[in-house]
Amino acid sequence: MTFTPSVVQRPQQTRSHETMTQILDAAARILETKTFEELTVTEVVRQAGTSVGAFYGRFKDKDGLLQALDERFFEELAREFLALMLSPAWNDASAAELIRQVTRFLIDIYGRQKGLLRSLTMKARFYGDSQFKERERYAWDELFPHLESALLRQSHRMRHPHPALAVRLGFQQLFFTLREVLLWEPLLKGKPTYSAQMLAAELSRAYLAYLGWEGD
Amino acid sequence: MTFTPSVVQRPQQTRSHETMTQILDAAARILETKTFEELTVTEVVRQAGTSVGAFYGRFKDKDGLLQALDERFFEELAREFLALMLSPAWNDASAAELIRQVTRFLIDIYGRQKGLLRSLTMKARFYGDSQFKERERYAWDELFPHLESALLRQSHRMRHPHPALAVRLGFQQLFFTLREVLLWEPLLKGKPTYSAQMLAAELSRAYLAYLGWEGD
DNA sequence: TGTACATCAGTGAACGCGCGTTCACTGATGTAC
DNA sequence: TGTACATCAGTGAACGCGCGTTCACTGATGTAC
Repeated sequence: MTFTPSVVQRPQQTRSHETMTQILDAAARILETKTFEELTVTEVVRQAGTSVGAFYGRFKDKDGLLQALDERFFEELAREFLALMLSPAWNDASAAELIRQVTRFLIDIYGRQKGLLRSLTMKARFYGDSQFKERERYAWDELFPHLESALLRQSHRMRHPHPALAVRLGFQQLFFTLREVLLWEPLLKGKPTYSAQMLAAELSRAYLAYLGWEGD
Repeated sequence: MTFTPSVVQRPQQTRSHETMTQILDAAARILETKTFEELTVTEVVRQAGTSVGAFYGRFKDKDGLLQALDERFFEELAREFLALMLSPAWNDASAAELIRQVTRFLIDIYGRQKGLLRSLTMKARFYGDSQFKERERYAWDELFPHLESALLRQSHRMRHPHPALAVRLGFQQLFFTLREVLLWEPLLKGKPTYSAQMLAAELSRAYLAYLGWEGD
């Protein structure tokens, strides 16, 4: 997977590397309360304690900023996800246990950085040919199969007539719901929301029920 | 529920009523391929065969256009949904049947007007204090309880330890998933997607399984 | 049935604001000899 | 160890484009008597 660079030039000196980090952090902070369209370059650099020129010395344009944030988040996600999948405890865990672990992991990572993920999700949705979409697709194609195959190895204990389908659609249901609830529900006022723990328990339960899982 | 008007003045003559409809239709058409931010007033009036001035004679501002589209859609949704809920066949239907019917209904209505719904969903998400959000909340508070109570009347046939919770969260899972799949998946290229029929069948099955429904 | 007037409806050029981006310039850091 | 030069990094005022909105004006429809 090769992506066209979002940065004009990789930082050469510690100084510029720090500037870049400060810009990214400031942007992420602003995105907690604003959309990416509402965020202005001027505001970012002001909060980052730097200047517009410094910004364009690092990023191709405003979109390059979100690209860089996307890269940073994606690398973290992939690293942690693979660590979970390749951990020793993974091999001899039951489907129920696998699902509970992955659900907790996703809720955890989506619970942090909500603002950024709101913007990234939206970008990836509307601009199907963008780098954002590419990275999302990559995540799906490279990461989900690990879980998929681990679950399908236990498909003889599932009553669903088409386990391959259920494993896939069930995961999507789980993921879409947790993303929706975690990213957007906090914006509602006065609605009863779900605790992270309860959400993890219920989404896992729903997934297993859909698979027709026989067991614990 | 009273909403501040999205239109400057209700059309008084047939002529202006037609102009308004043409503007709304043109906008809906444009929203099939663009975001609401990408849509320009000039483009809308050009496609509607009218002028910028005519536009501002009807709508308070650009946002008023989306408001009006929201109203129009919402009224249609509420009318059809209540018709379904209050139909004679509704009373003696099993939970399984109720769920299948509602699912089919939702998939049907969300399958039409995708573009508009993409924009409405996004507006409602980000602007929690807007009329868009209000209408969404109203839909939830006024329409969902009909289904909820119908299902809970049969809770003795559900194995989930907390039927009230499961009825609610399960419906959200169903709804979020179908909205996500119907509105956004078409933008992906080369991904296997689901047919409306299969989606309805599987989402219903998943909901029932989560409830721990005993029966057909 | 006709006339006068009020209101409704529509037109499109011009305005102006916000914000992304450029650019001429200054200062800091690294490197060759 | 010092000097000269190249490159990296940063500054912020100024520019300019796009697009929502206004407004002075023309035409259409309705109503009073």
